[in-house]
Amino acid sequence: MSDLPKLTARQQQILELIQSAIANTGSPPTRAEIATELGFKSANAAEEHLQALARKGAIELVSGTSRGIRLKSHNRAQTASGFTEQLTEKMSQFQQSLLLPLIGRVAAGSPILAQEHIDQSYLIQSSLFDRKADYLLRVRGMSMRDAGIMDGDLLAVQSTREAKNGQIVVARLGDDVTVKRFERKSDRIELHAENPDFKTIVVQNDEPFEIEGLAVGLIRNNFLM
Amino acid sequence: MSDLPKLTARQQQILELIQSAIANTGSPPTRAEIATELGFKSANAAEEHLQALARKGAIELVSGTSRGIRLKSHNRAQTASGFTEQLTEKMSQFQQSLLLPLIGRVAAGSPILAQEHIDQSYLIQSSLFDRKADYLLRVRGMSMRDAGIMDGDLLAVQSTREAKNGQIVVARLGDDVTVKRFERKSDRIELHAENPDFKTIVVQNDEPFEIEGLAVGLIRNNFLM
DNA sequence: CAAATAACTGGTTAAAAATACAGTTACTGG
DNA sequence: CCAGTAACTGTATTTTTAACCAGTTATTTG
Repeated sequence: MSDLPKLTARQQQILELIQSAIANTGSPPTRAEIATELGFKSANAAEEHLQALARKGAIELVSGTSRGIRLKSHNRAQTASGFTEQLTEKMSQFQQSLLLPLIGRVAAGSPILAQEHIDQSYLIQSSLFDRKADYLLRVRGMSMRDAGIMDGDLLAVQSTREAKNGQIVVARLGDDVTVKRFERKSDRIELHAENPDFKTIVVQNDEPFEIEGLAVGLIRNNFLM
Repeated sequence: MSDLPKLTARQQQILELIQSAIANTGSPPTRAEIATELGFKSANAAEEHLQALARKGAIELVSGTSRGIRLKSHNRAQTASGFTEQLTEKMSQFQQSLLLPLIGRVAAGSPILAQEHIDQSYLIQSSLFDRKADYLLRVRGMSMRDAGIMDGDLLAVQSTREAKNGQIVVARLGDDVTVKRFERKSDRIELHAENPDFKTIVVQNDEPFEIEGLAVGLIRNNFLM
């Protein structure tokens, strides 16, 4: 069928990231965006992957222009963002299921639900959780281990700015997004980890802080390694 | 249908130029590109047109990012056939959803999947878990706490009689059904709790024992009490 | 008629982005 | 064992781009 050289797993991943960026944001990503998304510390790693993909004929690079990545036709996916909303609407007519976007890594400074973070969506029956969930967030780290929230779990989150003491929240501290147990004291907010190895985060009233949402459910799908 | 302010002829032209740039190059244009295309001597003319289009709701501008122009859905070139294809794809995602019965209490001596145990069923997208799940089992007790499996959680289980060492299984010991980590030794089977307060269950080869299934996922929906 | 508004020119500046170069590490095939 | 390749880190430089400000001209509108 095709005489294209095979892509390595990593290159395939980069290619898929480009496709998903185009599908979600309408533009190809920059080198820096690719690096952030995949956790590279240098944008040059992304550059080299792009060069490799171009050499292998999977993409075309337009030199000297920002976001100058073009997918070769065989890799092009049909795009339409905003599709999720439309589909969710149609589906709910028919079954009370929601397409919940899965948020992987949250880039510094950007809203959680920014399109660029959304890798994929899962169809979830809304009654599965007690409260309506708005998105799934992949949990990083073990700071909530003793609450049964493990690294890699998908936390179902309801978007809200408010929480009651004792609830598990998704909070934003400056540029960092974290999952912790919430407690408001008179002069400060405490974010408790559920793991003695982690310290409670104390947020003074003048520090940048915002509640992004409330944990309403949890899904673990990485049981088998 | 739409309460959007009318666009001027020039603004309409800019909008069409953006659409055509996306169709032709795969990315929205820069201000400078718009200016060149339309013969403006200053990119600022383009900037102002974009601002106007954004004010009127025709596009969305992503500040601080190159080519950060997003067409609002009503302006997005979306062919009927393209939409249909995607809808079909998502529908098949929907069809790939399973109705998983939720098993509450397992009566002594009866098979797990006996109708009488089934309280309700949940529609779950099959790709949510790595392996196909056959039912959900409500976990009782904290014996698997350190594996992040808490009292009340719904364990997604694949029916099978076989397991490898280290996997988490649903096992039946005589009349009891339990969730534990499985380990087969030469002369016996050990069922390890993941909680130092619980003892490992040792099953000699002559004792009644059967693997009912393998844990493939977990759902927690009792976050808020 | 005065005041917006649309449609520009021209210039500036800071941030975003591409891209080159010098290394490091791990793996792979001859 | 060596060379080559993949997959990075880190740094640096230049170009591209967004975005702002100060004007000008023509058209529209209250």
